Parts: sequence; structure tokens; C-alpha cells
Amino acid sequence: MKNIAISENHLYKKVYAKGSKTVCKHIVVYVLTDYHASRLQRENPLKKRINRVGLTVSTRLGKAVVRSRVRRILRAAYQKLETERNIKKGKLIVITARDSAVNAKSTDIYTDLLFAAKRLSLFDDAFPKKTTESARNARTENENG
RNA sequence: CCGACCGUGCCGAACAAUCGCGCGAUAUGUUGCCGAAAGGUAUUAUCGUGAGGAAAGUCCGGGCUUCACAGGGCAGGAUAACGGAUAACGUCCGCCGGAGGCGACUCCCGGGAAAGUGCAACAGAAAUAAACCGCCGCUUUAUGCGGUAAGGAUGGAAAGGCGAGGUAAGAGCUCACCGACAGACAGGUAACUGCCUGUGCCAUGUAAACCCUAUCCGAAGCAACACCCCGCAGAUUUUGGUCUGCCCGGCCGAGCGAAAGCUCUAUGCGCGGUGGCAAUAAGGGGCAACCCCUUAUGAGCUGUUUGGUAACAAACAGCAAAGAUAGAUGAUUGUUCUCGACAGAACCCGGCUUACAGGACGAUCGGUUUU
RNA sequence: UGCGGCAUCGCCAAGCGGUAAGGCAACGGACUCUGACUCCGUCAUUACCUAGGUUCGAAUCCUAGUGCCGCAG
Repeated sequence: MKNIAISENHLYKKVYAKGSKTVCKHIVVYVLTDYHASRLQRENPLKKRINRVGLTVSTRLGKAVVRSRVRRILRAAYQKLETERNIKKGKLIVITARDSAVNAKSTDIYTDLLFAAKRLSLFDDAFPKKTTESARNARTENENG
């Protein structure tokens, strides 16, 4: 399944200003509940709730080749997270690359994302083992698309 | 063999497994969506295909598009030996001149300073104009007058260079050689070269200062440009339309729920914030070509032959395939080697410039050794 | 992506090819019981983004690069 990316600047501004933030080794993750999730769900042909994801890679990290490589790695890591774990849907997620992300592998980013998801309580209902302890911290939700 | 030098229609790690992305084709599309239906479409599956030599810088030239445009001139800009190539160019090829190298070869913003104007600090007697010292002559013997550019000193630049004659001392004043300029002849399409004759040679540099000469140039750029859609409320009204308003994770309100919370709300408020996603929302075209055939188009690509020293041209044959739109080429694991540089298409071409690990091929030069 | 502009001392800045003004700040001194204001001096040999070139001579002219900024229905 494909994601609709965040394309508008005001959404990024909103997420930076109002969203909750977690800083990891290679990335910074901002999360905000999507107000338009239900509308998007109606428009979506499959009638699924989805997350809108924005990736931010600044010019500071390098030239175009380096930046597009980082973007691909971030995308791959997020995709892995979404397929392997059960993630809350209907959120605005912005992932910003830090300097060290240039030399990171997608598995490193994946561990970072797991950490961030735990901190931001993104996991949907109890997943087999690991997430049980995180479920203690997070408030359980029963919300299906 | 060693050391150089030049060039390229050259290459720019490879393989396997699992997962994943864009585009195209085919199938699927009953169960999702639109539709009265026909049908279309989401989806899914299979197959094919998917960054560069510089994709970069945006420095030139063109195509394409819109706007402007009777014609001419001025202003402004670009180029600069000569001949060719090209759609065009500031590019390329050949050649001339100059500079460098033993050589292969490399480098040169290489028109005009005798059309005119400007500038040339400091130093120096003097900077386009000459007498400070010196040398020589004369006399009224002194801060005198005249001659003189050979010597000194300054400078980036000081009146072609050097030798001999000549002279009071000197001076192209005279002569030889070299240089410069002009003319004739020969060669070359030409720049120019060679050779002969003549002219004592009225004059520095700077045109990447203004300028002059010759040639060329309308402007803006795919966020160009055209096409579809173009809402709701209020006011006005000739019913075509026109004008105004539309922001917000603030508050208030409504619905669901046991609660946490979730959902809805332009047309309520105006305490507060803000001048915002282009008031809002949403597209497809421009946009990417060689196939079954036909026609047309594209400065298209590859190969062969012919012509040309070459750039290149002509003829013939062959050729599916990057085309995104917050932006596709990837991720993980393993193996191998030479251990991987610079670097990511964004309307499309021709160049230039800049960056770059390593390798391949071809031509040439110098040295050494052997035959 | 396309188009355009700028770079001078710690900051703001002027600059007709001839040896880089000025102001603020800083430092030292004077004035004052002390501080501020004011006055004097220093900030001077590397303050002209970098590298080549033209020129006798370049902050200025030319070429290439670097960094920063702006604009686009």
C-alpha cells in the first residue's frame, strides 16, 4: 500500500509547531494526529486509514546524490516499520534526517524508528512480545479503519 | 624496456537471494468505486524497461512557446589574423603569425595606437616633451651664450641595434649587416612567406580605457504557454454577469460513547494570533517517437560506403523501451575482485567550463638494448 | 527548476586603474570622588571571497570557481 506524502509547507509548519517530537541517534520524528484522515479515508479507493509521511533532508547533509540516498533509506525504514509492526493510522509523521544519517544503514534507522514509535506510543494494540511493555506506557486504543 | 606526449562516437565493480518503487504492454476487474447500460477505473498478476560522462555550473548557440513588430536610424550588447564546417555558436577543423620545448607537441581576448580623446602615480632635468650632470666652441670669465642625445642617472617605457667612417664635440650626418616601412616579382583561395629594389626611419605603452572598422543580435522563458474545472454565502442586476467575503489544532456549539476520547462544524464569536497553501479545490496537455502497414515530422541514434587533409557532407541499411511531479533507479544479507572517484534526468538538442579512483584502445616522440 | 543580485577591519559602510575614507565597537589615556557624556591616541602593514589573466601597476577591468540572498500565475 502506498502512502500519501505531505506536500504542503503549512502542514510541515503545523507538525513542527504542535506535534510531539522525539530525537534519536540519526533522525528526529514529529507526530501529529491528522485532522483530515477521515476525509482521505473516504477518498481512498480502498477505504483504509493511512498515515501521511513527510521526509526532510536539508542541504546541509550533502549534495543531491547524498540527499536522495538518505531519503531512500528513510523511506525503506518506514516501509519496513509499517509492514512488520502494527502502527496507528491517521497520523501526520515528519521524519527529519540528522547529520549522522548520511552514513547510516536502513536497519539503523529502523531501530531508531522503533524507539521513536515506542516513545510516541504509535503502536496499535498489543503486538506479541516486545510491545507489551510499551503498551504499559502507552494508552491502549481500539480504533480501526 | 624506460620516460614522455596527444587523442577517443571507449569503460565508470560484478553476481545471487528476499523485500520494495516509477513507467509501458497484456490479463484481471464477480466481492471496491462511477454509470440506466455500454463501458471506464481502483486493485492484483505476469512480462518488459528504468540516470551521467559530466545528468553539475547555467557560460554561449539553437529548437519550441507567448508578447511586440511597416521600414530605417540612434542607443545598448556580443565577436575579432585568414580560409572552411555547421541549424547556429564565443564551438569545431585546417592554416598563418608569435611564445615555449631536444622532440612528439603545447599555449595565445591574436583587428586598428599613422582618425580622434583620455590616462601613465612615484622616480627622473625631461613622459611625448627634452639640456640636470657631462662633452665641445665662443666670450664680457659667470648662476653667461650657443652646439650636442655618444656617456651617466630615473623609470615599465628616454628618439631602432651594432660596428666603421666622420666631427670642435656629436648626431642615419654617411656606409655595411640586422630590424622597420613602402613597392615590384614568385608561391598560396587567403592570412602570409620568399626574394629584389627603395626609404634614414617624425617616434612609448594602454583599446580585458572611451573609441574606430567589419559581422551579428526584438524581449522573455516550460513556474513559458495554452486547455478543462472554477465552489458557497451576501449584495446588486439589463438573468449575461459584476462586486464583496472565505485564514486558524483559539473559544463556543452539535453528534457518538460508560469513560478516555473520536467525529462534525465556510455562511456563529471576534478575546487572541496571523497576512498565511496562489481566496479555495482539482486535473490532464506541453512531455519524449523507429512497431503490422502507410504518410509526415524530428539539425534523432548506430553501422557501412563514397567525397574531403580535417571539421563534416551525401547515399544505403538498421533502430520499441528513463519520463517523475514533494519528485521513481532502492533496502537487507551473502560472495568475488582491481576494494569502487566525481556525482542524480526535470521541455529538448549542439558546444564550452568545472569535478573525477582506476582502467581500455590507438597514434607519436626521446633514450637504451637486441637483430 | 528557471532567472537575477551581492561579497571591503568584530559590525555598518565610501571608493574615476596610482598604494583603502568615515562611523560604531574594542583598547589606552585625560576630565570626575566614581560612572556616563566629552576630548586625545591606538586599532598599521594580511580589512578588498578564492584562483588565474590584461596592465608598468588591479579592491576596481576580463575569465573561472566558492559562499550568501532575492524573485517566479
